[in-house]
Amino acid sequence: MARILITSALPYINGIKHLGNLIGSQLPSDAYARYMRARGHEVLLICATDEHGTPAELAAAKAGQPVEAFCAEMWQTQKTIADGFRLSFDHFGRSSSARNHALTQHFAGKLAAAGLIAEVIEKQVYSHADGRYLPDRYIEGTCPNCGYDKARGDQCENCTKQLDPVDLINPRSAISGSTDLEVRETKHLYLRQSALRDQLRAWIDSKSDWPVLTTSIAKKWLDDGDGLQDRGITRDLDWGVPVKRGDDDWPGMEGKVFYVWFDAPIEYIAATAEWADATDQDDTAWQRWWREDKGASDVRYVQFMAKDNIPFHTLSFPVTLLGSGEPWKMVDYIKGFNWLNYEGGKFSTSQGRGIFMDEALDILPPDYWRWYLLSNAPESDDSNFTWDAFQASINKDLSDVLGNFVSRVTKFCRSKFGEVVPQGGAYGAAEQAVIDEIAQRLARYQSHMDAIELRKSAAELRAIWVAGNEYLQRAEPWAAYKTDPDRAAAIVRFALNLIRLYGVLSAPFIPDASDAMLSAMGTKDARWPDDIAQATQALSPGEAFTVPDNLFSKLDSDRKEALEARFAGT
RNA sequence: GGCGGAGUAGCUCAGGUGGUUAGAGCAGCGGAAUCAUAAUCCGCGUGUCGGGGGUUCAAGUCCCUCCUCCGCUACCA
Repeated sequence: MARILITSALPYINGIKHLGNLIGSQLPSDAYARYMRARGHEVLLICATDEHGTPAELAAAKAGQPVEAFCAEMWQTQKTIADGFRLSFDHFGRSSSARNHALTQHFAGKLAAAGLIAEVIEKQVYSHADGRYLPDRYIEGTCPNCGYDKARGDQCENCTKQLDPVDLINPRSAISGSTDLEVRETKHLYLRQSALRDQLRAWIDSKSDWPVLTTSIAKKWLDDGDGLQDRGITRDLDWGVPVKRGDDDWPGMEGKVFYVWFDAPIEYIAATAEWADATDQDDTAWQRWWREDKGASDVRYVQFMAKDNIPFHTLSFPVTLLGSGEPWKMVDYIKGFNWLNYEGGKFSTSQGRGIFMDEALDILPPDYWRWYLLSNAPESDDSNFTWDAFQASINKDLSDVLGNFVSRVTKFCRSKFGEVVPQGGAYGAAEQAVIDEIAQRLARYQSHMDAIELRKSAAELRAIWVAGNEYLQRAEPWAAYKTDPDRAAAIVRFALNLIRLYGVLSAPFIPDASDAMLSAMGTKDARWPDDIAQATQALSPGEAFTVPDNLFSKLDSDRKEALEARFAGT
């Protein structure tokens, strides 16, 4: 048994996430965690909301709420939705927690003591009307290069030239439109990432099993231009972790907070501490997952994230951990995802384009979304959500192949033998052939899941379902029943056992349907099979089962078209 | 501009270190079966492997070049 620590990238707090965010980290992390738990490993799956930063404050202002209340409410909303998708987080924390405040300040203190933090006085744009400093992207003006009048302070979208806010002609606040801006000097802390460049490179070079997507992004940042740049880790904001070194105040940094990207990954650790608190355990419970000097040296740590998060997880966060000088557990494997597009374009909150997580659950139960998204996960490239593909996938794979298999077997049995596992007859060559095939496919399913290859895993799982229908078609219990009822009994008994087996194997992808299959078969035996022949005898003759309601209903074309129109956006 | 990813059957995608007639699912066509959610099963695939050039006995697979799409580019997170 291994110990596996899994973290999902933290969903940002400013609103309800769309399906692209879901498949980018949370959902795959759950499928992987469910699989590893089923294989008997000790798993800890951690996620949390990422609550700090300017967009959170703006979202709260827009909602007319104090930022603290807004975040508390949105955390609850996201938590409820995560539960709705059956995301099996051991803890869903908050980056604004007391644990994260303390831990973030602890890291800052250690980094300062190690000489890895520099105080820098820099110029920032302050907006009087908004009462806040403006990040570069929140300043708009006319591009000095091409004359585009909606250029942002960091870059002109029209000519793609990199800009500095002070370059803009007629700069204004993107929030209020105010031109009452002032350049002020303000002091900030910089994390001296450059000092750890060689150490980081050695660490990344040691990760020979990482996908190129991950290592190439990391190396690019290490080597591009002048190499890895130091990074500001504080901001002039109200909402965040106050700047302190450990428990001590930081003279000159009063009223400032740590930058969201400094404290957010630390929340992976803090959320584990929150988990220990919530489950009445002491500090040793979380430290054994995170401190190599306190039991974490045998932990395998896997992170899930979309590709835009990779630099922070391969560089900034490792600098925080390495620079502390303390033996923190570092990530062993990063699973990165590309983007999910919607009908050929981007999901857009502002244009109401695409499907958000709460809306999805109003339309169909979680298994439908889980299956489609996981079996079409954007692993090798950006992928595309289309209603046509969604409809085809869930109707064919879930209703016709799996759902109908369960239906035909249980209903046939009920009509011929009653709602008990029939006795009589014996398994023969036909059954052995299915056992052999499933054993082979299961080995492939497992190796794909071990490698976190979700699309390939889903394809193999589906093939295991198909094997059941192929078997029935060959064995023809309806014909056998007329001439040799014992033979028909053995076939049905075997098929009922396949339903139980499917319940076990399908759980990482479609947990609700898996529960329904197991419960219909009247069993709680969800042990992962290490011997398929044995697994097809788990249900004994004479045991009662029930005919479940259809596992999945179909999405008909009228409804599909209505949904298509509803989410097309403006 | 720089860096990275992608371009393979109508659609979605597989195709370690180059090697039998390029594969799967969906869709389509034909058939079988009738237990089942008209659900299943069997059979049927010549597609310039983005274009061009090169290396090689042999390239989707290596090299060069061009085209198209996408992402990142460090103060959005």
